[in-house]
Amino acid sequence: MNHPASHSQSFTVTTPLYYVNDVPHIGHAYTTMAADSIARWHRLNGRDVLLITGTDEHGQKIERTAIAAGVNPQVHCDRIVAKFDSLWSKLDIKYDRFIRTTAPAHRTIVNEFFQRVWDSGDIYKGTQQGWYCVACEEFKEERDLLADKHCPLHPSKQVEWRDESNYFFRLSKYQQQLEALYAERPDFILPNSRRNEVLKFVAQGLQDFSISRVNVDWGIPLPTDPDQTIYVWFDALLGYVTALLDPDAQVSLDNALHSRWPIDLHLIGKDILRFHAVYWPAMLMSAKLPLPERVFAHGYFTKDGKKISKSEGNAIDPIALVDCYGAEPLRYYFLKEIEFGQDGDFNETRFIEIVNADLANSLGNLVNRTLGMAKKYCQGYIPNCNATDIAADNPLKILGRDLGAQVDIAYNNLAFRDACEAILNLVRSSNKYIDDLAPWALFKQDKHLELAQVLYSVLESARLSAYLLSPIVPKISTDIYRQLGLNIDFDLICCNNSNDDNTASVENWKHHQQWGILQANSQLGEPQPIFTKLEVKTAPSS
RNA sequence: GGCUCAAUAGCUCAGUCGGUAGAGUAGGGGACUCAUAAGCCCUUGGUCGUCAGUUCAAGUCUGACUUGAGCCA
Repeated sequence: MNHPASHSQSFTVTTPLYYVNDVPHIGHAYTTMAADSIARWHRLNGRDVLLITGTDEHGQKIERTAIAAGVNPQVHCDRIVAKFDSLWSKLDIKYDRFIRTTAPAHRTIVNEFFQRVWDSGDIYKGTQQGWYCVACEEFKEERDLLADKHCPLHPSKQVEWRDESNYFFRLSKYQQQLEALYAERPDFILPNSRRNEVLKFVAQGLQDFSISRVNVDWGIPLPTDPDQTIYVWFDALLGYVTALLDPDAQVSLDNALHSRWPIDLHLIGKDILRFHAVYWPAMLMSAKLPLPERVFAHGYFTKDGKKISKSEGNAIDPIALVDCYGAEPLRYYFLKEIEFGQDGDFNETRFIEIVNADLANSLGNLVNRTLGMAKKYCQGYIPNCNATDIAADNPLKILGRDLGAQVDIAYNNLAFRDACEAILNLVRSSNKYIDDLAPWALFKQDKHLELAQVLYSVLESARLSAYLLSPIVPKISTDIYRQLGLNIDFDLICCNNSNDDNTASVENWKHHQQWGILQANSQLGEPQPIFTKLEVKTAPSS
């Protein structure tokens, strides 16, 4: 209804282009897992999906980090990029495009875009004086600084005095248009609390911002003044456009924008909201381009209730976590247990409790016990009945009938928690249904017809649950499908779907959202635990 | 200092249009046996952050305050 993206046939979603100053942290992993899951859901629905991620590689901070490490900036970037890419692979992220802002094509796109903004008369030369934090890549107000001119966000770093002749973007010109945008499209910035922040910020009055830097060699030279380089944010946001270029297409802004622009969803962390919700739409207005559909900013994490900070040494290392526990439990915990859009906490004990309770005990055991009964009582085949044989008042049939639509709404709202809860409700009801109907007793009483219907209802509910959870735990879902005798690999569905010849087969999976598609008398696989319980592997911090 | 959001069971959270609180998980007990000691049933936990106000009636509406998170380029 108010989610146009869910009704069109293509869907383009981005993660931020991560700044390669340092190795990936948990926030990077979180955004990317969410983006991957939402992309997978749209692919299941037969849409032509493009998941864009990548890295932002320019700027003085990176230049200095590289120098400190004694390497060329490009070498430094290559090293960090390899770590990101390796993490995405470990987390089972199926991205379609990985854009690096040092890619040659990107420079062309930035130049063309700059020219458009220039032609609109929105770039002028001015002077900027003030305290500059290299770590933030921003000017700071003196009143905001800590003692001894340290940056409030980077207490270990001193700010530097700058007196520069820079080029500015006329952001102030777009204040009214931006306010009109927020008013006309209340969904443009989500969640609402973030939207309010932006509204207040803009209402204060917008100042033009500098889009170039002098004395920064690691960047894209300004087309109109090669002594300066383009400010990293102006550069980085355009990475979303460059990423749209087909690999074999001629590099031009028109070609990049030709088929998929505008982006349906920018997923970001709340730290970079202003750039995406204010600067970016204004830049696009200036270039006379359509605006993205939606910007969604999620929250941050605490560890065991405490703020994560380097000085505390309590950072969550996503690489260590995924090496220790694997991708599926992490994907599940972060998307199911943390309210998307709000801040959340990571606590290892709780993580293990939740994942064991839901994936092993509720879902895993449901599949295992039902397949065990099918093997014993039905010789390892799906019972000889189908959905139309099941009474209309069967509780699982009733729940299953609406679940697909319910979960679709949740995914479209990025309400991963709601999606999981709705699915778990079917799982729990299935466990209860088994206990209520006691198939083992029906078997002893030779009530084979009733037994068949009970087992069919439960098998089908397990199948539907696996399908609907597949954007979050694709390997577990694939395993459940395999044990149900269905040869569908959810990782494969979510790859290469942009091939035209594959679109038809993708479309075929959509009917799996309905309850009642298991075929009578087809052979089931061998029952095996789909999820082995986790044990605490590191001592919980006290 | 200005502003935004939040505060409900040990933990994570629901709670619609005001009608004296719910789920999951954790803890305790029970019956059962198909199953990964799992699932199912019962159960212990709450002055709904504090104080006022409006109302026949406030977790819900209003004001102030406290605490936490965040925004103020």
